[in-house]
Amino acid sequence: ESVYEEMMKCRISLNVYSYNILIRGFCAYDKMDRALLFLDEMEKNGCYPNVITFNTLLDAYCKLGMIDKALNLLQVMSTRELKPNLITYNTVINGLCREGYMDKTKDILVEMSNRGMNPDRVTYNTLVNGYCKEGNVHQALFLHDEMIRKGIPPNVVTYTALIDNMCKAGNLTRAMDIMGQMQERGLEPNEMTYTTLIDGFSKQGFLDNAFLFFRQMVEDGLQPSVTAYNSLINGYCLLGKIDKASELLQDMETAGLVPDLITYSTIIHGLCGTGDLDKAFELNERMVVKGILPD
RNA sequence: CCAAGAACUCAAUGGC
Repeated sequence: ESVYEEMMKCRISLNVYSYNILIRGFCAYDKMDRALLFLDEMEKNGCYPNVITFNTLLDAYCKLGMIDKALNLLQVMSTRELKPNLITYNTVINGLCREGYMDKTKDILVEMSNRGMNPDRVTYNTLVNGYCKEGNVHQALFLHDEMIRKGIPPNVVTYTALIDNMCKAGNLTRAMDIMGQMQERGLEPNEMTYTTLIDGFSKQGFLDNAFLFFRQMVEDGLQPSVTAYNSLINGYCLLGKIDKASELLQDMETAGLVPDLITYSTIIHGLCGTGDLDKAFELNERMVVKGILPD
């Protein structure tokens, strides 16, 4: 913001790119009001918002769960003769999926088709994930098949969404099945795929398997992320093996990762579960010292 | 003056 003021003072005029970046910044901090202010500002300065500007705002509304605002904005776009593109529609579809309005996505798909736009891989992945979250595995798998039929082969994102769904449904065998299908198609699990599996097996108490995935990930040359560690830590905590969890906390720091709020609260919660309240407070202290505030 | 680069969408983790 201060840089912006500075630039205004120096009469440096911003272009659409810089405005878009600014707007995105405010959106990321849930400052929609500020973001919209810049939308006005840019127009006053004779800089016209483009599709990307609107896509950014649309996505922000969707992520905040304000799908109605997003749909309104979509209307505004057409009154301004700004043509929505595929990303616009993908963004809105994802917003609808997040809110569980799967039936509404069909309207958007029709509108897309009326405008001569075909769903791409992101559209499909968004829908596959949406149906998975709704518990409609059937439709998710149907779309997966349709992707292949239409020559838009599923990618690792598609499969990770499906694997996650199987894991969360408690069907680990099925999850591994999907993983096998993926590899048959020449796709290799990435960091997120492994994390999904680690989380799935951890939650069912199969820590040995979870740890194997963890090792496999490293063998594949992938660096386990904070999320991967967190998933495994959670698994050990669920079994009351807080010592194991604490070891992993050390490991991640050794690996140069910065444990986050989730890491600490998972272990603190675990310590509370085993009645080690003083250790829990102690860890909370350590966390605060590291500059992470409890929420 | 020319060229290059820079902005938007999909999958994973704890508690409440």
